Amino acid sequence: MPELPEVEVVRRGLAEHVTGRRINQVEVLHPRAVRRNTGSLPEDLVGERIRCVSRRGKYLWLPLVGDQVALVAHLGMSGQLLMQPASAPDEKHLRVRIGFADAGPQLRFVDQRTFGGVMTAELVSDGAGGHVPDIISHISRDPLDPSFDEVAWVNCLRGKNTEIKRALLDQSLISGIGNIYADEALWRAKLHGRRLTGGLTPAKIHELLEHAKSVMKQALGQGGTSFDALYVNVNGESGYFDRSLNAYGQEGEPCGHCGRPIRREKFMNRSSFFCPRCQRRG
DNA sequence: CATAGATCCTGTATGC
DNA sequence: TGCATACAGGATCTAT
Repeated sequence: MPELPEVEVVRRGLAEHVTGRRINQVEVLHPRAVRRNTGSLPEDLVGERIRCVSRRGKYLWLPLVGDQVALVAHLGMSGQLLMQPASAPDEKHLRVRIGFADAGPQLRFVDQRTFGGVMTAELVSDGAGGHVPDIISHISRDPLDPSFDEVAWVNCLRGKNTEIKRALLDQSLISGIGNIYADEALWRAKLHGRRLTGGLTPAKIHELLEHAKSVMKQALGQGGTSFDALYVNVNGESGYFDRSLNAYGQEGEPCGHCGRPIRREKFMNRSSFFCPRCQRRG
């Protein structure tokens, strides 16, 4: 459920609370929460200071001062990164605890479904003067990244023969978009998610991209989307963009364009919500 | 290579 | 009341 706007809310909170602090404790409480890690998480992190907090798509990473290494995190479906006083009781699904030498609030990775995880990784060049963890170099830039190449993305989709929603969800083509914002962007663009990319005009694909950007920016301005207590910022607070959703989760509700009931269909082992009148399969 | 589908996980909601 | 089933879905792995 955390997509680009929700992850960016977390990034901003982390940047405020952990930048410059020195790690002195790393406790892994669930082995599955540490993924693709070549070394030992505590060994890599204890004694190091956090330089800043970066994000690409739904991935977060915290580069360490004076080292080409970063702590990488992905929230998956139900992951949370919380700032908590050391005295706070352990959360039921606490997976990783990171303590600091200043004895201030701990950084806690809490994850009910363990689809998310943390890991350390080497930083490599991102080809534009920046750095990115090597393990996420296959993740494309997200549409709010100034270096995202819009023309290349439009051309890439025109050359493919797959469904447009599938392409929106493919993080190696464009990152940060998940099921919620894919449905919202498609609704705004009046496109059915099963339309084939090759059959769309460059102008229409570009219009869809603009809708994806605007809906995610709008959600970011409202602190993200939340349906339950699972998605929260670093202080445990929920966003309220769910009140502004037009398609996702709106089965049976009137379409904001034409009033026809929003329909729900199975797609890629999940649900798609769309207006049967405004978004035709063609 | 490109694309499609299965799989991981656990709490909540629903049906019989 | 209790049990079984469906559902939520991001990323990765496997199959075609």
